[in-house]
Amino acid sequence: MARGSTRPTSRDVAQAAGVSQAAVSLVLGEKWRGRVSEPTAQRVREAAHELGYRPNLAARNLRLGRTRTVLLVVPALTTEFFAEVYTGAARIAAEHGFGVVLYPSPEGVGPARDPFASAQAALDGVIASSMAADALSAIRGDQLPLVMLDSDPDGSLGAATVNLDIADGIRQVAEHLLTLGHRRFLHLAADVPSWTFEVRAHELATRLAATPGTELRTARAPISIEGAQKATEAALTAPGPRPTALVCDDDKLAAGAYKAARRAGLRIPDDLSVTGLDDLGLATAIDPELTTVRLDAELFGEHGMRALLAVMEGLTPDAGDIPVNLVVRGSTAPPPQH
Amino acid sequence: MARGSTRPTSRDVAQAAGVSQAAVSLVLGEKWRGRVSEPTAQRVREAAHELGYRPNLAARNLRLGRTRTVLLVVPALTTEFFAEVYTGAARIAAEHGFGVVLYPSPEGVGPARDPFASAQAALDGVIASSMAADALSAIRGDQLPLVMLDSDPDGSLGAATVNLDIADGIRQVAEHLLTLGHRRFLHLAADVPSWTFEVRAHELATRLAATPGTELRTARAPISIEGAQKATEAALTAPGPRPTALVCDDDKLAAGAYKAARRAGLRIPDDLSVTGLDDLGLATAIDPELTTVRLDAELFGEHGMRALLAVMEGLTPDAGDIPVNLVVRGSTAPPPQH
DNA sequence: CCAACGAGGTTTTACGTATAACTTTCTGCG
DNA sequence: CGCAGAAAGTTATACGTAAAACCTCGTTGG
Repeated sequence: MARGSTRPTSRDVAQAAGVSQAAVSLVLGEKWRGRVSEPTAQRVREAAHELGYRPNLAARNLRLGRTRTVLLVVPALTTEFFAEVYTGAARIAAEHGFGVVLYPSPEGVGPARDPFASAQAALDGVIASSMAADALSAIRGDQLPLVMLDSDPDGSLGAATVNLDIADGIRQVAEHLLTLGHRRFLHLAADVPSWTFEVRAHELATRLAATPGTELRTARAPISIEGAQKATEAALTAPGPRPTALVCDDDKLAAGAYKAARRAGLRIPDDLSVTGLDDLGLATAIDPELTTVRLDAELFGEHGMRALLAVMEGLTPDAGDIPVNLVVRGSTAPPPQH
Repeated sequence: MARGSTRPTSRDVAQAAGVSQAAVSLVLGEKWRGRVSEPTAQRVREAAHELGYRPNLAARNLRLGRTRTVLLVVPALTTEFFAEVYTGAARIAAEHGFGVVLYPSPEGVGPARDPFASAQAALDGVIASSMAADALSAIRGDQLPLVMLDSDPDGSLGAATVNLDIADGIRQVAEHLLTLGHRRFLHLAADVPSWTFEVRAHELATRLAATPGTELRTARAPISIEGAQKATEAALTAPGPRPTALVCDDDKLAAGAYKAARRAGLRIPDDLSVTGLDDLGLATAIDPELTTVRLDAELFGEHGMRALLAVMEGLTPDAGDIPVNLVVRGSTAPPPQH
């Protein structure tokens, strides 16, 4: 790697093509209709290609005062969910000439490092998952265009929000299980302080309350297979009649519940119906395949990016929750006849 | 925020503190030992905090000619493996004042978009997984410091490489299964043209060839649960004596194999032993828990970043593969007595 | 007593780009 | 013929920062 050869600049290209630097900028910026003749433009392009010229992004960003780069703040990437959100957001961004930089907030619970210190790139806007709440304080400081994913519309200080219709998903789960005949429910709740999980608990409770004769208990667990297994084991061995349906806040919790059920000698779905939420790859890896609510993470990311583009242009993004739908597989069945 | 919507610059801070812009730069750059008095420095810091000053990264990058930002090119983030690689790399990077930008190459097989178009940030270096090979051509163009992950040392054009000792992992798997008494093997190979997968096949073949009376067949599948399931079903119903041990190129393939085995009425591990490679969360979600080779993805990322730091300083990173180790769980047992 | 020095700053410049403002030449037309 | 205006450029400037070069004192050692 020759340190003697520094990267060519637009001035080098200009010299090679025998024109001024401004001409190079005009040609390469595709803004030369009637400013530069075609032969000259051709010479410039050839010289640029010859030298392997790449514009200096730092200089361009400085000049233009914007970077066409957006930050996506997500909780730790322990599932593919946010990877898919990224994919969707990046696709839409690319269509508009933007790049997306990913900032997974650190796994630990401590206060997040400053996302902007990590993403050394200057930024034009931010999309933040409400689950990365610990990183929020740093974001608030900058008055960048901001879109929140799955955040309490009232609690996000007027920032635009894009939400999955989780409430409807839970409603579909409840409906499905009630129709099968279940009446004793256990809610395996994610032990994460986030609005999107509160919605699950609230919606399940209100839906079940509308049907007489139902019973709802709740167990809390961190979002991990081991945590879910322990919490479920404890809940299943609690006194009183055993629940027949286990509603989990997400698929990972359901996977832990499977192990607890197996250890307790319960068969799924014959003795216990289980549902998840997310429809990760995990859902079809376990046996029986999990009845769960499919969240279209890519679409979620697309909507988030579109909303941010709107905000950056000073518009108000159109609201409207993203629909979700129940996928019935083998983990739910009518309750055992007592 | 009082006046216009423009962000405060170091000049604004200077004016507020009653000093020159240069003084601000000196104080905030922590390079003022004996250049600025403590009281003045204090005034500057207060003014900066008061105004909510944040240095313009684009300007700084332009001035310094470097960005302290590094690109991590990975295949699609469909498992948590590369998320952990990122975590490790980002930790080491942060310790050295660097940021890491993630570039997941698009899922499709088509030619990758230019990573540098996506990561609008200018870059000081690149860490690239060899599994994102389609993005490589674009990288070659720039003569940036480059470190390859899991790449053929001979085939990477002299770029530094950091490798997991996959060969040793496969050796441990073979040893384990041979010790249990297995002789008829099926290798479920990832249908991905990558050196790191070739190593698996080669090492397994040579190790088994060293033991007389062994038999090795191979099935190929894309890295997905469904793909693995189909390939395994086909292989298990092939004529001839059924294999008793199934060595999978990674955990996801093993999960698919589980389903195929179940559908074929085979119990794991009694009728069929199965091994994986990666030790993803998936490995302990399925039943029985998977005997697999644990790859320390975070450590992998750390080594990659350390190597890149060395390359960027003009040094030659110390080679040496990263050790891996077999984790024996419930999916392997002695072969069925015929 | 004065030169040298260092503390504590300030002035100036360069990084590479995009673009506004300007210049020159040529063409068409009244 | 004279001049408007377009075509095809060029010159000059600003973006915000870091740091080299410079300046001005008060102190001090010889």
